[in-house]
Amino acid sequence: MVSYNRVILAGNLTRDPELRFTQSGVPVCEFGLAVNRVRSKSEEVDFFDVTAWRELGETIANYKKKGDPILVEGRLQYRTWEAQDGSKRSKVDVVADNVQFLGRGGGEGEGSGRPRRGGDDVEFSEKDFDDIPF
Amino acid sequence: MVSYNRVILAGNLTRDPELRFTQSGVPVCEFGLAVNRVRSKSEEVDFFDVTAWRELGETIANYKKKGDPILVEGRLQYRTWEAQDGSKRSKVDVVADNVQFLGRGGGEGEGSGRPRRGGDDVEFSEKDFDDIPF
Amino acid sequence: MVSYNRVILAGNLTRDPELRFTQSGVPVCEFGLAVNRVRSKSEEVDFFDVTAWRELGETIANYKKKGDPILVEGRLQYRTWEAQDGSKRSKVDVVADNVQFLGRGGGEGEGSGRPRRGGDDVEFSEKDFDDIPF
Amino acid sequence: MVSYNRVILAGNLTRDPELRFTQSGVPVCEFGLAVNRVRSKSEEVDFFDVTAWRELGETIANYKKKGDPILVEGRLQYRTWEAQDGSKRSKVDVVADNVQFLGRGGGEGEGSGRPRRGGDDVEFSEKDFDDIPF
DNA sequence: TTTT
DNA sequence: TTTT
Repeated sequence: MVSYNRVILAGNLTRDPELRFTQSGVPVCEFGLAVNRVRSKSEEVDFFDVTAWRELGETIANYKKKGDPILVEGRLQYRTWEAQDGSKRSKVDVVADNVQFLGRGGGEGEGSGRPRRGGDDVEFSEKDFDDIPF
Repeated sequence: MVSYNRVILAGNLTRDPELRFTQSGVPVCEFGLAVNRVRSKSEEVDFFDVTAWRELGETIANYKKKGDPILVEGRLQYRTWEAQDGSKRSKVDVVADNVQFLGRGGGEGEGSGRPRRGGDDVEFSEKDFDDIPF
Repeated sequence: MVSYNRVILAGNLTRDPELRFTQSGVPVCEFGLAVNRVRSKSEEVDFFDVTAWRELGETIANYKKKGDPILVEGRLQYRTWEAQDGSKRSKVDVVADNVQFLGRGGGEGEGSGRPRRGGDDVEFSEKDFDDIPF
Repeated sequence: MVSYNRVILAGNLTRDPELRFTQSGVPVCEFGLAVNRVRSKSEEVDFFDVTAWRELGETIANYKKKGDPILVEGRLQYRTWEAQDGSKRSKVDVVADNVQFLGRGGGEGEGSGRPRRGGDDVEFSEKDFDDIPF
């Protein structure tokens, strides 16, 4: 059977990314993403929860904060749990497997003290690619 | 600011599509989509709700039914409402703006008497393209 | 058989869009797109030719110019022709079916005097996110 | 500046995948992909060249052959070279970074020994995946 | 609520 | 032929 699951979102962090670790020490980063509806005169926004694992999660936690624009590629995830009142609940969120930092145009509100990425986004060792001719 | 919102899913309908109409007569089709997680030995599945409007919705309602495979392109939508107990609830679903019917190989369950394939790739006059050299 | 063909590119126009018309008067807009390779220390760039039809093509021709950033969604197209020396040649380009104008941060180079798309796109104020409740 | 480059294609291999190695021993797999144009009454097909590196390339080379359906996710790549007559040439192809094997279609000319599927598309035997490590 |  |  054909199965495919791909999401691409660009928007802004609604809160500072939160970095936690699983019991076995795997980093998990969670953040909210606000995506404005283009082609909509109304001021509508869609809000999503995003999870990023491992190095990707750490990078986001280290460099991004509330308000920052980001492009997220990943898959949609359906999750279920039992609410405190015993009722079943479910939720659809996004698991990122790729991210691109989008620069902030002006950046006046950008609190410094943290490494600032000047609009481009490079972090990630090129060494593995040394002998690849393109 | 960059905003982007794109989802591509392929899976199977979890129920027959339901076609309704808004007060002003606009067709709205809703169905469930099950997408199996590839790369997962475990039997995991993600479930999504999909909405398709107008002709697209009508086509789906006319040609697809529970179990049928389908590829859906669209956008993620965030919705909020108030539950009966007064609590706030929210939900993420998919609004389709393009669909591709995936065939069923054997097709034993495929009720015949209905047009098979070809229904989905018609809407759109080739005539405008007559003088386009490619 | 499953067929699917989707491209999403964001980059900058390498030249002013060129608007032409078919014999039957259908607008066709063509432009070049430069997409910088992220994750590449080297100054590498991919160049593509993009075609947009009808209103979409007209909108691009009216509002965009060399250097402007743009996001293009569409499909890959393979074309063949015979070169002047009789040899066969082929080419892969992009047919846009959706476009999003990306704002220029500062906008100093933004020649004003042209309509700047007010509603359906681009730059929005980060301030709207200040009071997002999560 | 925003840069983004994503392609998703589903179609059939036009030739057996060819596996080679760089000087430093990195596997590179190349194959052709034919993607039928949906929504086109005419029998049109787009042809693309695809490259897959490392384990991904090896897996494709080991499991796929001419005629097999495949879904390819990756990026578009622009390449230039000098033709034998000294003229500049360029080409756009696809670098895969993710692949999903789709089931085998009719396959009349297909050497059996492998599970054959009854219909004209889609469903593929899960069994083929039993020893594929993802 | 769940599909192959 | 090439953009930031």
